[in-house]
Amino acid sequence: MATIKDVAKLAGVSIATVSNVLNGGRYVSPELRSAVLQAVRTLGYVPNGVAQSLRSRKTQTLGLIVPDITNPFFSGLVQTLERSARDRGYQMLLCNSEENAELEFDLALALASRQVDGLIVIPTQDSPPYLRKLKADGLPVVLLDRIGGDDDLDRVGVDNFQAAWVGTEFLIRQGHRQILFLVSTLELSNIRDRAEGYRQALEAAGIPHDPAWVVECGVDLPSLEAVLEAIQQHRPSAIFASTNRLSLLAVQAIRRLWLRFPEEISLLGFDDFEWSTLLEPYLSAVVQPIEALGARACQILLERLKGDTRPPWRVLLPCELAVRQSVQRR
Amino acid sequence: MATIKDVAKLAGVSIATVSNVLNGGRYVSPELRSAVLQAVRTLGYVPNGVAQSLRSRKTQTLGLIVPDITNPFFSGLVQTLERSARDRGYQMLLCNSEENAELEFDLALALASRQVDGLIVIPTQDSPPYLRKLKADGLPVVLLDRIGGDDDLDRVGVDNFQAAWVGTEFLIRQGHRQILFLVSTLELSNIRDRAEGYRQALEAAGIPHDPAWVVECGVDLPSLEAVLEAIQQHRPSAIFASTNRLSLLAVQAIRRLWLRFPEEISLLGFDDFEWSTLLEPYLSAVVQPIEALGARACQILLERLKGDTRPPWRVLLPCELAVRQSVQRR
DNA sequence: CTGACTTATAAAAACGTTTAACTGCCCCCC
DNA sequence: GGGGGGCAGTTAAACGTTTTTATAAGTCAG
Repeated sequence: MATIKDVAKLAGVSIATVSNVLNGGRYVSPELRSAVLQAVRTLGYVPNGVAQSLRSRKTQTLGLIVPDITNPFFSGLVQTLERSARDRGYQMLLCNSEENAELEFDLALALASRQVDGLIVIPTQDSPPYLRKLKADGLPVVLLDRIGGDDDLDRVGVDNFQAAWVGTEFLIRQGHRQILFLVSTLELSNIRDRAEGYRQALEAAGIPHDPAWVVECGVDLPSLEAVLEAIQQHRPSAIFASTNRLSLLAVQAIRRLWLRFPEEISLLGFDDFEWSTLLEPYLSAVVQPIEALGARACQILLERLKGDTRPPWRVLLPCELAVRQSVQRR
Repeated sequence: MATIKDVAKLAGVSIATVSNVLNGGRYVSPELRSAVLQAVRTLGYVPNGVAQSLRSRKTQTLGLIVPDITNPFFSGLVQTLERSARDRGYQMLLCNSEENAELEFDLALALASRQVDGLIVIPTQDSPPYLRKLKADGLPVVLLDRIGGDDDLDRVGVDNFQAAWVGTEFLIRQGHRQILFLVSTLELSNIRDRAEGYRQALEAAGIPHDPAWVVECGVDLPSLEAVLEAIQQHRPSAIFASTNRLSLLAVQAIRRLWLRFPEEISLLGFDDFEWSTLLEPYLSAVVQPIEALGARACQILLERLKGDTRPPWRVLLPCELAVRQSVQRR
């Protein structure tokens, strides 16, 4: 590969001049300029990004850590993040933490040592402490989606309380009073917020709340058994699945128990994704603004890169309710 | 951030010694070794990957270009690719070409200028010519999934002819003779191979083939209209959707036309993905070995990085048939 | 016509590593 | 006792840029 030296030699100028022509640094006479451009063309020169990064101390690269790229919610986020980054001249180093906190930690360190300019993390646990250290060392970090905790990191997520409230309130308005609430794990504060939204919506409607109606199914391989049991025990008239994969679980349980759907049991899901249209009746759901989440996270990070030192953000975007056919009036 | 110089100064040695301790280059006496290690710890030193890359001419980074990260087939591939790469000490620079050939080209150049060690591309078109040039310039490239063409690039994909043959043959054995074949676009050679597998399977069974039964729906936003029309015109007893998103389309069309499913019309899909279980009856499909595809592509690329100069690979993995409930015997 | 200022370009330093070349030093053997 | 040969370490070069500093030529005023 041709280097800047080759270009300089061919054009009969110094490397500084080549650099100035290419980066528009200082004035270069038209003759030399065109000589340089000509040499660049004939050699097919393209600057070595690694050398540029070393010298300029900027890699134009963002690190992105996601717990499960296979989940359409996350892959949607990745898509908008990648696009936003690309539009501003950044590339994405993508890592999959596989819902594994230790791996996530290792990945973050690896990314830092690769000198990424910034980090966007959808963490496995609430506000992992190592991230604070990275930020203290000068690496801008923004937390996405799972934004529990309150250190000085920037956070972009959804108003989970509101989301669950809206959904629950909708179910109540449709006449449901026995509402099962499916969660992955209450260890995640955003999930706790959802549970709390559910609880308070019930309370506000004067419906007694029993903690046993909040069913923890697990995050990696959610357990169908738990759902089956809960349905059989509590005989709910509706299920509110607080995660897209839990909707799947709920559907499986409903089928396994031969319940007529949605006549006997209603289902309200989370997230809007292409494949949910396979379900009949079409799934009603609380939908998160994926594009806005990604765009906002990227924007905040890039502003930090430009030196923004305002106090940490805690952006809470509202969710909307998509009413389709899976919730039946009672 | 601490640099190797700081470590050297604190430990009272030269930077070469620090490097030797850290990389196990040459013998270093136990005293100095532990002094260095101590200094590394107290400073929290972590080597600057960019400088390492510049010096060693290796970035330990792979470029990955995918047409649509949101598609579960591709995101599955990304997952296994990322994991395989990580296991061997590589990171992934992920790019989304959005099914846009021009963008794909730009992205590839950007990745090359960032000095990725190798490139894995799921191209938008058959064997884009610029990739040959990149390879000629010394950048190992492997084509994944869409492996049409026959230049000297490595290729890993599925035996599309066999896949479609197997599926069609299955439908025929179930008594179907009017089989609609849905494709995204015949511009992609892997899709043409599928169409050809379909055609020859029909032929082998002595069923006359009419090209009009192969319906092109488009790749980005596949057209429901085309499917509706084809169904109404040809009245097939089965639909074979040669792509996961086309299964979705087929389902929508079937519902729109109020056909009883699977009694009146059977459906055979492509790819196995979590969300297909939302469909009732559960979708039968020809399934691609996603993990094997990703692992093999990564393996071949890494061997090239190690200097493997054997002739180009053209790996064709077989597909399997997953029989579920969406195909009814006739 | 000389000395101070511009100006266009070149030379050199710097970014943080790895690694090849060098330097004393001690040991051993003829 | 002196020269060859590891040995353990240091010095310095190199990777390919950007950017600061230096240099030579030209311009202009006094």
